[in-house]
Amino acid sequence: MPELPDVETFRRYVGATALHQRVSKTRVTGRSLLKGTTPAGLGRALHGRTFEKTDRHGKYLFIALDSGGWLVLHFGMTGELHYYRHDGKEPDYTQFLVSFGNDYELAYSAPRKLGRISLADSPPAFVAAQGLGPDALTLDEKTFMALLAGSRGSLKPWLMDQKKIAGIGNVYSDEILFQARLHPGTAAARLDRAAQRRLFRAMHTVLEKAIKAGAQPERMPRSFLLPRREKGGRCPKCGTGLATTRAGGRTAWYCPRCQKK
DNA sequence: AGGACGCCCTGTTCGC
DNA sequence: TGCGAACAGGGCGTCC
Repeated sequence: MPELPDVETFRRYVGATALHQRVSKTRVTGRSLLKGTTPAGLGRALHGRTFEKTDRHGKYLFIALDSGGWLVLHFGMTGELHYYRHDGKEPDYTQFLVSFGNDYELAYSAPRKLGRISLADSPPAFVAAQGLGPDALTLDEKTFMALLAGSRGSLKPWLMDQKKIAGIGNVYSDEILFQARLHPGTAAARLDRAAQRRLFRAMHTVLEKAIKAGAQPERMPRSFLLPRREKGGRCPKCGTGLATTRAGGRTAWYCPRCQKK
């Protein structure tokens, strides 16, 4: 479920491991993940280059090349990155492999090939071309309020719409709504000032705490719904059995007692 | 505009 | 026990 906190964790991981090393080889297995490029095109763009810095917008990770171009990674549902010393083995389901001259490799693995690998001129250019909304963590409260007031649908699909706000998916929208004590089906335009504020604050604290936990459920605060989002799960605040509902073809988990419509 | 639905994709879990 | 259906869900396209 790579959403904003997971992708931010990957971004920091790449920054801490894979920068400033010359790319000696690339290999693409999951060809269907490439958008707007080919295995050969990707190879030409990366070969002999180094990764200089990283950036992130919503669920997209950007890696700057010393040529001026950018590599763009999206992790779909199951994507992961692994940096390791080459020893003949590689992670299961490796779809894209970057080998460096120092014998280390960066592998993009994904059992379900639902992610995306692209090249871009710059993060802003890519964001504009994709029509992504502002990143959930850089969005200010005033803009958030304005976006919210102008919407007619319910809260959960609104939070998950990448064209409105980028970075929040099914899992974290549940967490944000839980912390804000709002039912996923609440009409966005119906929120009073206090509830709008609560939602904005919850969005921030949830994403920040999740990043702090390295996006690992077992390291999240005790008050989080996330690790209990499964059959038999109970509300961390009142112990009530969690309920589910459908929104946008996804399962929403919530506490029927703490999150009334 | 918003939302339901199908599709992609495949490992895991569920139900008969 | 075994096998197929359902599910997991990010993003996109289609339709109402």
